Amino acid sequence: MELSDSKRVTLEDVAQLARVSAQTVSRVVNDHPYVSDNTRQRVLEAIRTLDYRPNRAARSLVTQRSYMVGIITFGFLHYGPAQMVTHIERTAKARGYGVAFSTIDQMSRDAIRDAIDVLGDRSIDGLVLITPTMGVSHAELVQVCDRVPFVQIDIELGTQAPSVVIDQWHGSQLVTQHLIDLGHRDICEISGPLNWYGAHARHQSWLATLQAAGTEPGMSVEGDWTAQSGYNGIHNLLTHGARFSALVAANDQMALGAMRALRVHHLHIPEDVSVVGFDDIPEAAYFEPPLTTVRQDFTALGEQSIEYLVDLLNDPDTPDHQRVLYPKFIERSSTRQIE
Amino acid sequence: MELSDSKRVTLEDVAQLARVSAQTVSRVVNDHPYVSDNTRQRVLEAIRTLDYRPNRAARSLVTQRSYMVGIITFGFLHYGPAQMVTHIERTAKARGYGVAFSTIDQMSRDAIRDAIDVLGDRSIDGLVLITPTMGVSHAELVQVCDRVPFVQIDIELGTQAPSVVIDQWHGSQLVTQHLIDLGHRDICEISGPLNWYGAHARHQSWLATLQAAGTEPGMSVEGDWTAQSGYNGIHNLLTHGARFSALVAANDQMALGAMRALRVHHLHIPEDVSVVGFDDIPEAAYFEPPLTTVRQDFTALGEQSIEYLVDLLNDPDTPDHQRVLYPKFIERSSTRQIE
DNA sequence: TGCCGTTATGTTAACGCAAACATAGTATCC
DNA sequence: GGATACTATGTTTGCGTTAACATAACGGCA
Repeated sequence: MELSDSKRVTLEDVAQLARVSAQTVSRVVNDHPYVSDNTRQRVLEAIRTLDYRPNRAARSLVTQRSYMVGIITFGFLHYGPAQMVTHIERTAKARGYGVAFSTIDQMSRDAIRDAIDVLGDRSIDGLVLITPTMGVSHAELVQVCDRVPFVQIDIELGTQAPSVVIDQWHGSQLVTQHLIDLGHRDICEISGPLNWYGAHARHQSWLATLQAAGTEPGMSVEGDWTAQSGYNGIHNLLTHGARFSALVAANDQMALGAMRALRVHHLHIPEDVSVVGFDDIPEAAYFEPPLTTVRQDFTALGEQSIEYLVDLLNDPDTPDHQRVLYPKFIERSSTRQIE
Repeated sequence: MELSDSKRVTLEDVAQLARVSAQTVSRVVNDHPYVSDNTRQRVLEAIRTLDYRPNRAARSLVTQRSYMVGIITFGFLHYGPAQMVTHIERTAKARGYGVAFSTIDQMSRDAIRDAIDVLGDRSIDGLVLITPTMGVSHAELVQVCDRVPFVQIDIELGTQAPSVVIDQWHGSQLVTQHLIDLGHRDICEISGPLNWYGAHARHQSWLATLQAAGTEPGMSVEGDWTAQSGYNGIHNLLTHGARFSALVAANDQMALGAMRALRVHHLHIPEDVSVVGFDDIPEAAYFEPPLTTVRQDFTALGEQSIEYLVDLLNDPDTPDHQRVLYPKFIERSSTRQIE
């Protein structure tokens, strides 16, 4: 059936078989009007017979469009980014776009520039930036991206730039207030890396919420999102003599590590220490004990970012704005009323 | 400095500025010989001045090469695939390739075909397939991929196809034998979805290892890799009257859910039941108790697959073979000698 | 001196496609 | 009945790049 004729099939081949011009085939392929039903059928038939597939390079050379978008991310080993990237791809596909990606190790102009080069430079129509750390201003990004439209995910709340964010201040307030409502007054924190917008916002909100309640903030140590850093964080707190009845961890993995460390120190959860996390990863409900946390809707984050980007591609005059999503408090068994 | 002249910079622009032909600029860009030092410098200077960047579409139209590879995967919400994809991208970048990807929901010819279309069809030079479930034969894949070279990850051990795999049979044997050595005779299993090659291999190896030890296999229930399914699995086992002193879970997440469920049933780990997992996700060391498991080197899997693919692209006559990696037993505190 | 190989550069064509323009037939209106 | 749309098709051109071929200058060598 499909004898490998080793040459690729072009518009011209289809045109010959269907006894029309290449342009007419192009019209059929691109769903243009002004092709008679009869001709259209003949062409479609020929396309099927030859298993013709348009050459993207040729097409984008002439249209200046590739129908590919790029994702630049810090990686997706973490649950959040993985979730986002997955849904970006899914939504992009539904909107007719393919997805390429490039990871960067640190946030700098050069790193972004390199990533764009890897993505094939002008061979992408737009860009989603999952770059949740500080270091490069929006103005710099505009310059680096050089006319390629882009949408950012998870940057600072209130920034005037095309972006989709979760109000992490609000999320952190939810868990902190929950602990206050349970009667806790000695509340420590294991924060995320403070050069991350999200970690910074959660930390500031933790501080502000405590102050608003007239409570002195407990010690805070900085982690790196890993369970291990949560584990180490507790050791640091305890060896520095911190006394606390509740702990705010900036994500679920660090909460896991922290709970492990607390247990090593013969502290029970939630009897001796209440612990809250952040993210609500699927495993959090099965931690020991099941973790009280804040759910972030990474799915919506991914979907909305690419929707926005596609809007931007179709109409470059779409006004800049920031879509804000709100996290949801999830109460489980790792927190308890103080006695 | 960079007045937006709104037109993109082409070879011709650079050529004019450097007072040479476009072809000479091309030669400089592609590092061809036979360009005098003097000219080369002038051209490089002009490239820098204009911030010229080659148009990939035009280039690949004529070279038939895009220097982009595609990844087709079941998603990377799980730790393993995320890890692999990350390292594929990293290694690809180092070898001069960009990466596009597409996720599929189920394993079928059509799904793969669609994914390839999304990736821009012929605009990728090669393909890495992370498609660990059964359903499409290698011959079918060759047909679907239509002359695009590809490497598969994590398929059946012993398949004659370009692939990189982990010997999961061996991994499962390690943990099962460990339990036998600890004196356990009643060993149940929560397997992965049995249409996954890896899950199937682990299951078969669990059976074979027990049989080799002259031990009757306990009950086995099938999970879906999630903690929730591990939790449900234990309920199923217990309500069906299974009695066991040890449990083999086919991944760490299911082990987590299982441990939670066991505790709900007032069974202590490892005093009443020993539990082993599979994968060694970073959190496993912080489970309660820290999980005995088997480490899979997803990093190496990702790296080697793309290395292999690039070899294949550079020399299509690279012989087909299967690279096999071996997992490593990691003993922690979730297993114990039977009394 | 004349021939040849090496080095350095320019010219032409082609990659596969779609935009723009050109042509021709057919229906529609007053 | 002729002007005016609309429909259906074909022809030409150019997107930006590199391969292939052409040219020219230069040095070495017999």
